[in-house]
Amino acid sequence: MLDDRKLAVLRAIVEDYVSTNEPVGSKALADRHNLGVSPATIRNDMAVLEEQGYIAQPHTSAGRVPTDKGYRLFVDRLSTIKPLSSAERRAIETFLANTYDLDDVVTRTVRLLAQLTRQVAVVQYPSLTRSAVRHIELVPIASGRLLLVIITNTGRVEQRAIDMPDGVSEETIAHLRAVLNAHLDGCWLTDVPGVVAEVPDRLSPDERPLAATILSVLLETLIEKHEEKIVIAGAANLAGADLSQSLRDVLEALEEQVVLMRLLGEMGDPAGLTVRIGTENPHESLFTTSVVATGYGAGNQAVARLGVLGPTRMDYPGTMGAVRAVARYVGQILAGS
Amino acid sequence: MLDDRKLAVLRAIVEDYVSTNEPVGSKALADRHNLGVSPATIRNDMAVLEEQGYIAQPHTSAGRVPTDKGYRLFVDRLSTIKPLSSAERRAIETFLANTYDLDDVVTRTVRLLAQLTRQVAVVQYPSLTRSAVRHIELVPIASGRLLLVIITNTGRVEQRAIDMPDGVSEETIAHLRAVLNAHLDGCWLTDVPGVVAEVPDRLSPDERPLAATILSVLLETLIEKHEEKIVIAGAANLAGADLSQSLRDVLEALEEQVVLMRLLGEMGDPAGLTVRIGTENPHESLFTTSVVATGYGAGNQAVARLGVLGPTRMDYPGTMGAVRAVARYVGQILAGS
DNA sequence: ACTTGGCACTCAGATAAGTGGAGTGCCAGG
DNA sequence: CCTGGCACTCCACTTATCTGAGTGCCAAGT
Repeated sequence: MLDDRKLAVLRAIVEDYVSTNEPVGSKALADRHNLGVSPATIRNDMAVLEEQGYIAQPHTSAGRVPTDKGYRLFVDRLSTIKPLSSAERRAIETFLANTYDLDDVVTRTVRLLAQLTRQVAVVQYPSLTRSAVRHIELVPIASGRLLLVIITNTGRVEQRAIDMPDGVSEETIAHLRAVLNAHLDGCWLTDVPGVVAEVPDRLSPDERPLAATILSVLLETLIEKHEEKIVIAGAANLAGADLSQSLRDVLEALEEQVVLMRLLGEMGDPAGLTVRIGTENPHESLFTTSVVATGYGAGNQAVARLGVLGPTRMDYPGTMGAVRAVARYVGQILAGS
Repeated sequence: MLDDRKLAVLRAIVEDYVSTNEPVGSKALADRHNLGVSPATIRNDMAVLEEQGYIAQPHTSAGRVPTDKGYRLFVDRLSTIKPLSSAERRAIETFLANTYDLDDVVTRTVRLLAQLTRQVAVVQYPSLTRSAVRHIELVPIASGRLLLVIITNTGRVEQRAIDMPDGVSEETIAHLRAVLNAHLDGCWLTDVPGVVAEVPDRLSPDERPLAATILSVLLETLIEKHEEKIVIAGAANLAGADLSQSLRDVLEALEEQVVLMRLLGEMGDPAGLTVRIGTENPHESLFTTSVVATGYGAGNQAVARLGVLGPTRMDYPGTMGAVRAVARYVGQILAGS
C-alpha cells in the first residue's frame, strides 16, 4: 500500500527532520533529495503518508514531522545501522583501554556512550547469574554486626551487613565461613539456592539460627538484588534537546531505578538491538523520548543491558551503530579479563 | 555605615525575593513587613544599599534583587539557621532507619537531602582515613588476575584487580594473604604506609615482586583514591529553577568528579557549615548557583562532606538547617553501626 | 493512471505600535 | 530625618498587521 517512492519520501522526511529540527516541506524535499519528481507529486505522497499516520503537521500549512509510527517504520525498514567512523573506533579503544575492574569498565562505558551519542547513556551492571561464587567472607564489624562479602569470578563484590545476636564467638564465625566456602566456592549462582538448602545439615544446632539469617541474606543479595544497579551519564545532553514534555519529568524518571530497569527492557531478545520509540516506552514521562538498547556480556553471553535515551527525533542509524559497537567492545573486554 | 533599618530592609528584600522570585519594590516591602516607615524612606535606604552593591535592579524602574554580596551579608549577619519542622525530622528518621551498609546510608542520605531541600544534593563517601583495616582478601579471578579486597571497620569495601605473573601458586597467594592480614589487621589507615614498608622483609624473595605490586595497589587504593567517590541526586530539581546560566553547563559540571570535589570545598572548617554564593564558586558554570555544605562523620569527627546546590536565589536558612540536621543524623548512624 | 504547474487559502511567527502600571528619583514640607 | 506628592522611565503585555512557507485541489499534460 506504500510504494517505493512513498517510502523514499518518508525516509527523506525523517532524515531531514532529524538533521534540521524543522518541519520539512515538499519543496525542500524535492530540492535536497533527487527523487526525480516534482513537489506536487511529493505533496500527494505526503498526503497519503499522513492519512496512514506516518507523518503529521504541527499546524496547517507547516511542513511534515514524522510520528512515532513513522520513526518505527523508518527504523524497521528504511534504515541501515551506520558503522562507526574510524575516529569513533579509536575513541572507544582509548577510552576503554587499561581498565582496572568491573566498576571501572562500567563507569567508563557509560561515559563513552554518552559522549559518542551525545545523549543520555544507561548501563546496567552485569547480572550475576552467569557467574560463580569465588569466595565468601564473614567479617565482624562494630557493635554486633557481621559483614557478608561475596566475591564472584567476574570480579564483582557484593556486601551486606547482618545483625548478629550477642555472644557469637570468633570460632563460630570461622566455622561458618569455612562451611560456606566449602559448599559454595565455585558454585554457579544459578545453583546457589539448591546448595544453600543443604548447608544447615552440616551445622551444629546452636549455629543454625545465625546461619539461617546469613543464608537468607545471601540468597537475597545474589538472586533478588542481582540486577538492580544501573548507572547513567550525559544527563546534560538532555538540556540541549527540546523535549516537549517537561525536562524535569524526564530527569525525575531517570533517577528512579525501577523506571530505568523497565526502560532498558525485558531481556526479550538479549543480543539484538531494541529500539523503543516515544509512546512505546513504559513510562509516561518518556513518551517524547526514544531508547536504543542492547544486551551485552562477556563473549556473546548477554548478561546485562546498556543503551541510550534521547529525543524521538534522534539519529537512529548512528545511535544504533554506536550502541552496538560499544556493547561488542565491552563484551570483548569482559571476556578477556 | 549600614544602620539597623537598612539591614532590616536588605533582609526583607532577600526573603521576599526568595519566596516570590520577582524583583521587590519599596511599596511591597512596606506592605508585607511592618518596618514602620513609608515606602519613600525605604526607597532612600534601597538607594544606599544599591550604591554599596548589596542589591541591584534588573532594569530601571523595576524592583531590587539581591546581589551575591547581598546574599553573603544576609547569610553572615541577617539570618538564623532554621530548625527543621517535626515532620521533616520524622522524614529523616524514617528515611534513614534500618540501613544496611555504607552504600545504603550514602544513597539514602543523598536522596533524603535532595527531597528535603528540593535541590541537588551531593554526598561524598566517608574518607577512609579515620577507619582501620578489618580484613584483606586476595582472590584469584579469571586469566591471571588477582582481586584485592579491603574491608574496613566502617563497613566499607574496596576492590581492585591486579595483573599477576604466570605460575603463581595458590600457596603463595594464601601465604601473602596471611602475612598481609597479620600485619595490617586492625591497623589504622593512617598507619598503613609505615606498616606496609615492613612487609617485604617477612617474605621469601620469589614472593616479593608480586607482593610489591599488591602493596602499591593497596596503598594507592587506600590513600590516594580514598576521597574520590561522590554521589548526587535531585538533578531534576534544577529544571524548575531558572538558572540564567544555561542549565546544560550546570549539569555538565555536576558530572565532573573534579568539579564536585572542589565544590564541596576544602575541609577548611570541617565541622561548620560552608556557604558559597554565586561567583564565590570555584567553577564558572556554577556562578549562578550557591552551595551549602558541611562536614560529617561518625560522632563529631568530620571525615567527608555533604551539601546541596541550588540557585543563588535559595532559602538559605532552611537549606542550612536541613544540611546541618542531615549531617548530624548521619553522623549518629555512622557512629552507632 | 499518474504527474505537473498553477492558484487560492491558511496560519504561525515576526514586526510595529499602543497601553498600563509598577517602580523609581527627587523635592518640598512636616 | 521622614513623608507624601509628582513627574518620569521603561518593561511586559496586548493588539494589529504583514509576510511567506506550505498546503490542498484542480485542470491540463504525458
